[in-house]
Amino acid sequence: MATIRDVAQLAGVSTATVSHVLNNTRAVSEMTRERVVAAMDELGYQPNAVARSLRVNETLTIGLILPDVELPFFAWVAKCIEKVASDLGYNIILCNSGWSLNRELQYLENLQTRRVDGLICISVGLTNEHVAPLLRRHMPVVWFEEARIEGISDAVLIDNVKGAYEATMHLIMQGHRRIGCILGYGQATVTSDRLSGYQQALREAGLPFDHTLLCTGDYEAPSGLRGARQLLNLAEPPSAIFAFNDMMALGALQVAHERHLRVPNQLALIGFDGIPLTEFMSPSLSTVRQPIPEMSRIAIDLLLDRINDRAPNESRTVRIEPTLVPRASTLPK
Amino acid sequence: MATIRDVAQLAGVSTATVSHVLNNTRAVSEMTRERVVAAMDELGYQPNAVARSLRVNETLTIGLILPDVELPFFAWVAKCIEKVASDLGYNIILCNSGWSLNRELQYLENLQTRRVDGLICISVGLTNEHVAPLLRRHMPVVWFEEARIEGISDAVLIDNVKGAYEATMHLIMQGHRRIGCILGYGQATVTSDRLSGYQQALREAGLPFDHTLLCTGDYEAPSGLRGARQLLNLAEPPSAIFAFNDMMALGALQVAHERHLRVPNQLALIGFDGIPLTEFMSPSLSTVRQPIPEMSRIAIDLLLDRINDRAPNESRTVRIEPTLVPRASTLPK
DNA sequence: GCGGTTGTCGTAATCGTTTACCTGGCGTAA
DNA sequence: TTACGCCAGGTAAACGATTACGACAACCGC
Repeated sequence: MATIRDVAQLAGVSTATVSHVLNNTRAVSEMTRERVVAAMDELGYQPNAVARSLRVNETLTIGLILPDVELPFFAWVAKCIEKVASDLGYNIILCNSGWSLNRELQYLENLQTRRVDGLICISVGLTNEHVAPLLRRHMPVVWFEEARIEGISDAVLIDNVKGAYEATMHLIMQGHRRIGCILGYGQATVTSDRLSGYQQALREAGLPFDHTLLCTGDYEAPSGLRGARQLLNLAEPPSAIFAFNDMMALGALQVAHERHLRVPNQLALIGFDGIPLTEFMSPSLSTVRQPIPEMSRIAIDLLLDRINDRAPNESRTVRIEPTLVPRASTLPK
Repeated sequence: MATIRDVAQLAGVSTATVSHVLNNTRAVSEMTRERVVAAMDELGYQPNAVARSLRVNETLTIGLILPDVELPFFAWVAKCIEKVASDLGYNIILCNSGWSLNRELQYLENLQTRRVDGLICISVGLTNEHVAPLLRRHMPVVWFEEARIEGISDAVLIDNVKGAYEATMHLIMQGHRRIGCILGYGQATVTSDRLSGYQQALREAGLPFDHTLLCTGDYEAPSGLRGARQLLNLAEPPSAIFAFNDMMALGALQVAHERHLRVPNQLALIGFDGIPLTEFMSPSLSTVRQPIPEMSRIAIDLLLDRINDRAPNESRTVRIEPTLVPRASTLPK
């Protein structure tokens, strides 16, 4: 494979000149520029980004750690972040942790030895003590969506309390008095915040909090299915279910169909996330939308600020408002 | 950031020794090994993979080009490939082409300058002339699922003709005589092969081929919705619809619900791909399953064979049999 | 006592770029 | 003529690892 030296030799110039032609980094006379370009494509020259990275100490690569790309929500995130990054010349290394702390830690090591320029992280396992060493080495890290580490590194989050509050209040406004809840993983702030929002809405409406109306899922459709069955088997079943993500709501919808419950009249359903799929379910699913494209842009901006040393010393947290999207699954015709 | 030289100095040995400790590549006495390890973690040493890559001419990185991770099918592929690759020590650079040939070409350039060790490609735009230069430079490429380039580089494909044949025949066995079809992009062999399978089944059953029963989608749910509406508005509407992927089948299912058609009695539906989601639709969706986990393993195996020069000169094509998965959307109770 | 073997480790070239610094040549103002 | 600035381009030292060679000591068998 041709190197910059080969090009230089063929064009009868120094490697410095070739490099400058390549990067437009100092004036080169039109004549020699042409000779260099000609040499380049005669040799089929392709610059070696590895060597460049070693020299300039920048890889134009960003690591993206997330629990599971197969979940539509995370796939959406991956797509948006990749788009923003690649438009700015950065590549994304995809790290699928499978909800495992061990794998998260492996990726953390791995990405550091690869000298990625920064790191976007959706994690439910990592804690301060895992991340602090990275920050000490000045590895820029942006926390996405999950806030347990808030305070020591940059983060872009949504207001989960408010989102859950609005979802619950929306159901209450439709006349529901017993509202079931399918939670997510216990240790995540995402879960506890949404639960707070749910409780806050109940309180404001003067409704009692009944813990038998709660059950726990894992963000996958089957767990929503199990959860909904459990809730509907109660002596006093709920008339509405708020699932903490759209996929679990999808599972719950399956149960409604299997029990011939009319949605929303006999059972109202609302999800969370606002994945595009919700629009194409039958009936279309009410949800709380997280503006992932905007959040992705912000995450990359925060990262680039750090990478280019334009950021303040303190960590920054951007908090985005989610928006309620009422659809057929909660709105009777 | 500490380098191997710093470690060597602190431990009082040469960089060669440190390197050998790091990689277990020659005998080192227990005593000096301990000193080196101690120095490493006193300095918080992390090897620089960029420098290593430059020297040994291997990046342990694989490029993955696909049309759209947001589609559940591709998300599934991405997850499986990432899993297999990372278990073998390789990282994946995610390249989302958005169905654009231009972006595919940009990624091709980009991945080459990054010196990825290999490339897995799901493309509907690239042709021989785009890929031949890579092969000439000995960049291993594996084609996944889409076969237009078959013959000049390795590929792992499924038998789309057979899959579509079985789906169609399954509908015919259920007594359907008019079977609508929602196709994918026209230029892809995926589409033309599945169409062949459909036609072949009709022929064998002695049913006429009616081109008004065909319409074209783009693999996204809304196009399935439009397609189904169009088909059901025909003077003689079909009693069953075969969508060329699961998401368009999902769109069609939406139409069935909106028109109060009972599935499968008044309208039977079958998709293609076998994404996990199909199991959780209401009713659960019949489909033709592509064994993505196995195909991913094979793709990586093919790639590693080339990377390690264990492959024959000729290109290899592995063709996998898809399997029919009949579910509630085609099986009347 | 000598050649051979084994065990341990160091020296320094190399991978392909970027870039700080230097060198000439030429035009121009004093 | 001299001094100076500007333009075009070259030289060579990094960047941080790997690894081919070679060196040296200790030990063994004869």
